[in-house]
Amino acid sequence: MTTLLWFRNDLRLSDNSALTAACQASDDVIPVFIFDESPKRSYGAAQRWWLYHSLKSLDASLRKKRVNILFCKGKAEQKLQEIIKKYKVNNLYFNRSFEPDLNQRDQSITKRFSKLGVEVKQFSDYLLIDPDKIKNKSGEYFKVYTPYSRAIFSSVEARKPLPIPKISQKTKVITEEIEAWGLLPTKPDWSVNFEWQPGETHAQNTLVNFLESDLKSYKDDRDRPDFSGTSRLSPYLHFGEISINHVWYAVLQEKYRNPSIEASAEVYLKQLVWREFSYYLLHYFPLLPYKNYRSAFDRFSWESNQACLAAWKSGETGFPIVDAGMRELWQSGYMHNRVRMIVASFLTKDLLIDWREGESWFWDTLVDADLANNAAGWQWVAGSGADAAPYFRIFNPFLQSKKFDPDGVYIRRWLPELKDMPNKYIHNPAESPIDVVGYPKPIIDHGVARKKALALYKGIK
DNA sequence: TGAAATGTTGGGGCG
DNA sequence: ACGCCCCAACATTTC
Repeated sequence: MTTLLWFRNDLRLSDNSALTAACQASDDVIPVFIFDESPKRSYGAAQRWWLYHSLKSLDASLRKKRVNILFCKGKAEQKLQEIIKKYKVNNLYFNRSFEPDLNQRDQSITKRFSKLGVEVKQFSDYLLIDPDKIKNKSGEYFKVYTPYSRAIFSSVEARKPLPIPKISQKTKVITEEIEAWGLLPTKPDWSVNFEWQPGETHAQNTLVNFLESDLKSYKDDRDRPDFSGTSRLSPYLHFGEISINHVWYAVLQEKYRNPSIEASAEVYLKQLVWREFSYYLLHYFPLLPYKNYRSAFDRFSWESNQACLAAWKSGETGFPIVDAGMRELWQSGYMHNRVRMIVASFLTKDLLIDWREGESWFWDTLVDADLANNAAGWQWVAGSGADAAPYFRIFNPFLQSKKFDPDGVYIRRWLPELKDMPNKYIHNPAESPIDVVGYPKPIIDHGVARKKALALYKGIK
């Protein structure tokens, strides 16, 4: 009895439903990972970097258990067909994807191989609760976050994470080398300053560190990019190096153990529910990454200013908080959440550039780029999303900067050319009497841009 | 998970 | 003592 365990965005051994079931069903488990670039939304560049290291880590953990993972590159349907035939596979087990295109593909795969006599089993542990299980009182799906989150909080039942199962493999598998997949950047190697450590072990360490130190002040510190107040679990959750159930369960345990952190724990769990809500919306509106959720926004005519878009991408807008964020993104593959909102507001409401431009840049540069979260986040800021920020909520980059990076610590970390700028001018060096060398003047006047945006947004109401 | 514009209040300076 | 004005400080409304 040979069982194929198809790894996807669940690159972990613990608390993995499909893996656990596969190991119970069979004493000959072949783990497989298929690098498939054919779906419409394939991996962004930063994700590929992460994927490489994550697969290396998974491979090493399995080897310690005398199990070889089968790596192959190609179209999933075709590769599975080859593998099933070659290794005389009886069962195919995997965890569901909630990306609509992948889910559709998976359903057709299930049908196809079931017909051929393979037992195909799908499991669900990428979300707390499957989107089709949560509806409001009138049987519709929720379109507003707060009532949705109440429904989640009252129905989620986190369970103790499943242990790493005993896994055994009899079949000798011959794998491809993932070095040949070209996952890592070469010239230029923009990943040189990445400080991330992909892999299941680091995912768990990150969680434990967060629970021990930053969770208690999360409520107050999470919006401060100059602090290390966030969990930094997003890429691990995206690739499934840790399960959402594991994180939820661990935070609850910590809350029971130490009731004084309750308020912060609730605020953090609500953030996890935003992730859940993003997938929920994507489930009911599969075009979320491509199409305005609120169709009134289809009438909005975005500006296509290539010079401004380029300045935004490279962090040369002359607005320090925006530029610091964009350079953090480029240099580290990540950006603090508060700053994501600021740079997104700046792109869509100051520069009047289509949110899809921002979405696509984030997709390519974020190690935690995630179809649902990225799309929902951008539409939220742009105002086109479900339960989105209203069009008139326009961030003032200088005020946001003063409020959330009061001493300019975050700005100076990413903009070394401003390291000697006094605090008084760090948020807006253009006001400084000192001539700044190597830092651009603001590419637009925020006050003017704001008025223009308000007028335009009003027009589509 | 805003910010700006506008309105209101109340203390203090001053004639 | 009183009215008047100024203007923070805070509150409300508007975009």
